[in-house]
Amino acid sequence: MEFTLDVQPPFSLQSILHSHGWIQLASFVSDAPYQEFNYTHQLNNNRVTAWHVRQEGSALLVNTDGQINGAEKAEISEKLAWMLDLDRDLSNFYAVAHQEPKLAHVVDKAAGRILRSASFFEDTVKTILTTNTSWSGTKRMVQTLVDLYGRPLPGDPARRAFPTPEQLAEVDMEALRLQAKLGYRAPYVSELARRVASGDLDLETYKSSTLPTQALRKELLAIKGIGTYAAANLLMLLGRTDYIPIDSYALKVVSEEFHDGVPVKPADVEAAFERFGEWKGMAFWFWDYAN
DNA sequence: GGTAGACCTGGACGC
DNA sequence: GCGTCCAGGTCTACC
Repeated sequence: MEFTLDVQPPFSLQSILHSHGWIQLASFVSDAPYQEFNYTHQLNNNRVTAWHVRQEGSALLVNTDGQINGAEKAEISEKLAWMLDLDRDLSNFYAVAHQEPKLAHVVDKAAGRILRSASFFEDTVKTILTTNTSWSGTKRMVQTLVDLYGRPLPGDPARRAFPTPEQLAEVDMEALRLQAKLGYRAPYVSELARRVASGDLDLETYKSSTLPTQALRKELLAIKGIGTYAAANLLMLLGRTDYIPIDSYALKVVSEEFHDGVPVKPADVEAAFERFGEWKGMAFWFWDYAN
């Protein structure tokens, strides 16, 4: 079944898919140069569906496998709007970016929206799996979680949805450690899944939270496995752009960009983008680094 | 509040 | 093929 979603220009699906590495993680499937994508997802009624999304002019064309009913279409539309950051007003950021040559490309490419997964639970697990490992390790761990515990797409069992909190909560922690090879991250993911599945923690409310960023950050830091880098990364995914996710990559690029390759500390990364205020994280994220 | 060490895996490297 | 070293954030214990 095919339907369309209207988008407000400036808009570029390709720029969203290039916004960070999420497009390379299951259950996204897309090939470079990332102009369209497939996503497999378990809906609220537990039906597993696959979506193919591409842009045509100022509209997004969505194709689902098989027929969907009205409620399913509404859920898919709502989730795609979240995933593609469709409701984001970037005019103030563009005004700032227009004045900075290293950010001018953002305006030219209609960039600035950041790709998300359908649920904040999925993004939180994925963020935990980016910590203290290589990117190839992150991709492997996410793919393994999907392959082992995600529900398959009817008619194509090779395609699976990212497991729900309830499905992951049922998995033995040692299986997460040894079969999924999450290593020491296994208890973090297990505890998170159990808390969400039991209702102790409602991560999805963070999407529309009115808490000040600092208070929201405090709540994220209270989750086991989420430290300063991961919290800042999640805040960016929530549209809160005043913290910088400082990891070894950030230290490297800021060292090369602003300090002639001399090693820097987190405070130096903050200082480099301090002048962008509420857009500090966006300026760091979309900066046109020389190398 | 700041710091050291442990955690786990894959990849690079030397033999 | 095997062993060693290193990179990558967070947590905990300790000062």
